[in-house]
Amino acid sequence: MGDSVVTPGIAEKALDPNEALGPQIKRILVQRILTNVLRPGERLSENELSASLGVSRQPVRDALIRLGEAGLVRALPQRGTEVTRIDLQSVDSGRFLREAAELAVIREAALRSKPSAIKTMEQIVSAQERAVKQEDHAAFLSLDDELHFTFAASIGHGDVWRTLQNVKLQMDRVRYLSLPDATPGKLLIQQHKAIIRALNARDPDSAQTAMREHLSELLSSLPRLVRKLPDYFDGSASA
Amino acid sequence: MGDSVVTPGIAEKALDPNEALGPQIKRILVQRILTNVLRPGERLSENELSASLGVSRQPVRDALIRLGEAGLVRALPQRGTEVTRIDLQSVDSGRFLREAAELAVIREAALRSKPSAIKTMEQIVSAQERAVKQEDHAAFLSLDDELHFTFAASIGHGDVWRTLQNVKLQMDRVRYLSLPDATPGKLLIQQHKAIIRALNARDPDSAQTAMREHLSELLSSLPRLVRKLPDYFDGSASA
DNA sequence: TTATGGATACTAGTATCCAATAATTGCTCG
DNA sequence: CGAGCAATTATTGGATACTAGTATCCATAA
Repeated sequence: MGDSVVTPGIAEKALDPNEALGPQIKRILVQRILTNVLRPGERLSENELSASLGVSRQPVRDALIRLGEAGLVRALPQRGTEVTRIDLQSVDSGRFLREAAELAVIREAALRSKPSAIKTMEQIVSAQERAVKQEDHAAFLSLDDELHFTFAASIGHGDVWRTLQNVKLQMDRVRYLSLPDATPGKLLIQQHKAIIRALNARDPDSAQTAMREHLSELLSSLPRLVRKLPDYFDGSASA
Repeated sequence: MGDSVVTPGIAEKALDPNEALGPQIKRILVQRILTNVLRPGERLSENELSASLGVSRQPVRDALIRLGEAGLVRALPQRGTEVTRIDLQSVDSGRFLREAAELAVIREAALRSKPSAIKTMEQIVSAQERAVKQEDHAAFLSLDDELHFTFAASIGHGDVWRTLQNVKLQMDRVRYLSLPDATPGKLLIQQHKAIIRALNARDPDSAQTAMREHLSELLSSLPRLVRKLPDYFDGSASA
């Protein structure tokens, strides 16, 4: 059963003693959860983690608290801390919220983003084309984040994208699972180009239309995944 | 001088040893920050807090980590933990995000919320009228939350409102500060009624218009506050 | 006025405890 | 052979005491 769904590729850097350990460990665990090295339902032990990371329990607890606030993990008293299953309800609400936010952002951006910001966007998309050619999934996804952040930043609301991060984490879990049969990068790039074209044309309506179409792609493979990996999900129509 | 801007009114319940202490302490500190018992820039000491609450440092650190994730507090290495000043930039981005979300919610609600949900909304507004008569600010604000949650819940996206909580915390800080010269409750209630009227009429456009007008009221006193209490804010045009 | 040095206070992290409880294991008894 | 019970183990939540490193404040001296 070779369903190791993931292309890790992300190096695990050693811990930097000059930076607080808690946030560093959080990032490591976020990576492991997103890439399904740690799978939904799996149980984590504070002692095990602290031993394997070579730190005490304290910073591990710090990290687990943060993960709990982000909804990636849940503490079960006297039993352990388990990786949450992907809650379909909150994925859907996340999609709703993100769509509302991004549509509002892109409308504003069409009205008043500066040409220099649009230039940046075009460069990011070019970089994405290179990433697709080299089949570098990780780089592609990270550029995708950067592009959407730039949309928000171009109207002075980078903070909006930042506060959507926790919401996006849940969507990203789905996204990493779908990497094998994801929407082809070429199509996503075309959609990005369509959005930027609308910005250049200062046409808010078609910018929104293009964005809406783009976002509808993001979770397109979700139903297939739920059928293939029911144990990873929660709140599905399992009845 | 006598700028204790607050009507506390919120009893501080004793700690319940059957529930994890960290989240409880977080709630207590959130209340103190929102009500300006703890003021922006003020420094918290883990030792002091643990002594005054009668617990060890561990659950206090737990609470401070959570507050840090919510952006209400910032750890200064080797110095202390300070209550963040209210960042005008993130308040504005919060407003933007919330407006985008609530406009999308209310449009959907006009299209497909169930009559029973609308009934609930009407009851909440009635309760608000009673709260205004009794000048019970705390109850009014809490009913306000409940109403907006019900808007989202009526289209099955209660989670949206839940994920907006952290954003709303920053806006709430402003809100509590403005209690003295806030928008009169009667006006807010009229706006609520206008929104619900539009839902009953299944008219998404006027629902959105009414909501937009309502939300624009929320931060109306912000500029005045920034002038009166510049120390509480960050990123203002102080130059 | 400026610099220096010391006292102080603070978080970050480590290392051990203890308490309560869920899960598991193994034993006993029918 | 199976059911029920008791002991064991592993877990988080919490408490306590300690070290390290650093920022801050203040008095004193040049």
